[in-house]
Amino acid sequence: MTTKRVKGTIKKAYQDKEPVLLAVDCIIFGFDIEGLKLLIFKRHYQPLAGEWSLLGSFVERDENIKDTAHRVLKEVTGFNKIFVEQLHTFGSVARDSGDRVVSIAYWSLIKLNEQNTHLNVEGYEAKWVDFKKVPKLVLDHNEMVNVALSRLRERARIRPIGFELLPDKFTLPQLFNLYQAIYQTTLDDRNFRRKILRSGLLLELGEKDKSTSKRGAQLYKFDYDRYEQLTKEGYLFEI
Amino acid sequence: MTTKRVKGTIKKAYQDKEPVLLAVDCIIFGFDIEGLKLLIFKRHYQPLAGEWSLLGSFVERDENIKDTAHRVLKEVTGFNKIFVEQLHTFGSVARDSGDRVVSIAYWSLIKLNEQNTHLNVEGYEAKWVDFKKVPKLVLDHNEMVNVALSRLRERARIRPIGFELLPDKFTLPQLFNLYQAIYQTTLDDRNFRRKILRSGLLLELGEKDKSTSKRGAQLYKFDYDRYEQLTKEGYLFEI
DNA sequence: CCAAAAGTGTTTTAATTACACCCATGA
DNA sequence: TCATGGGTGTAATTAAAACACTTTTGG
Repeated sequence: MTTKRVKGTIKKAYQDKEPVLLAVDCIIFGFDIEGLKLLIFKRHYQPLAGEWSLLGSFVERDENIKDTAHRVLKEVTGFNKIFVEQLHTFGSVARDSGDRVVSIAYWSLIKLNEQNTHLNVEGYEAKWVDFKKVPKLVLDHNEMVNVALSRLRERARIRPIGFELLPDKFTLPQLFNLYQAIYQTTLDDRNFRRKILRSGLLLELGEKDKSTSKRGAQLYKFDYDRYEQLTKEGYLFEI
Repeated sequence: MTTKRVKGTIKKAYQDKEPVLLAVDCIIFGFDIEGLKLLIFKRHYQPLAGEWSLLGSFVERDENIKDTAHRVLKEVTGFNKIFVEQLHTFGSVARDSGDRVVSIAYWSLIKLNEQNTHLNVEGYEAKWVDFKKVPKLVLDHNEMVNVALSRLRERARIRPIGFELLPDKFTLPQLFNLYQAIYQTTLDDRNFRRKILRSGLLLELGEKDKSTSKRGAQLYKFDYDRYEQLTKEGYLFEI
């Protein structure tokens, strides 16, 4: 016990042992007309090759952990302007079958209907799956997904994060469907509209999206600047 | 880039390099008559010996990271029945001056007025400091404290964790003062009482605490069972 | 008897809920 | 012209906010 107590005194001994390995795994959500989805990958290396998995990588010695996540995400999504947030670090001794690997999970939201739908999945076998029907994944990856889903729900309630899953220009029916999908519930559309518009965070664009109806639905974009401003003033978004 | 892509292909190379070290640091909050406080420690090992710091330890190879946190906390607090939650993992390359150390921060709430006020601080030089006047700590520990404080505020709003900072038996004025301290604001005591009592989560004990007034204040305890029950039914605590 | 802290009610205002029909348009 | 999805208003209920005095009791 006393040998463990203090960092300094045990470092040498610690380094001589087989080290704890450090990895990053990414939970990637997307949303389209069919609903909320998760991006999963077929592992093509041992152990557990051929099974479905989240995408991850080891953390390099000279790499910020945040950069590991961005590296992994950039490689598949091609881009950049996506929402990424650290989720939780998973570190049970038994979580990986072989080595001791501690994994820092990051969750990410990508705008599926954007041009970046063209995922750079060469070299990977990847697929989007309905978030309600995620297959068995390797190790504790299903648990990671569950934690990410809770976090998404928690965050979406108090932060305007839904917009990260929609194209830059979106319609109220899209946003409405997104919230219904996230919370797996039905909402009253009149009340939803009133509440979201009251926040003053949507800019009406004066354009219409006619892809889903003859009449067309008003397009909006999220006013990030105003949100920044309001947040500074102590405003709390809540839906 | 391609060499980094897949865990399997790089593992051997990865292990030959100097490893990334993994540590746990704990942010410990307490609350007493004087207000909300943070427990800090004087480092008695190099580097940075003599400076104020959070308490931490390296993660042992055969130890769950959660257990590392509990080990650290148990050693100082003597006990057990304390609130501990993972906060965030800090992993900038430059965060530690010497080795590459990634640190998983845990935050904790302890019931100061309990008998466990008798912290087992032999061997440590420790002190409670006002959370508004935290001195310069080593490395990125001040940032950790700030993140923990945000988390405390976020959590206290939507989960009944205030109780984790109070003795098992507490009075409404105590709880009221705690919330005022956490949010650094003044609240209306009538509205606060009504709201907290309406939740039905406080059990009136029929005893009075006369330590702060002649009249004495009604003692309550938090009804954990009822909270469990309500939570299952979809109840959301909010203060 | 009085200082000091504990405790209590009401009114006003704002938000939430529940609910059903008209609008615009392309095929 | 009609089927389809987009859009709108109001009343009832409930929660939030604002506000000041009375109670208890040990010293």
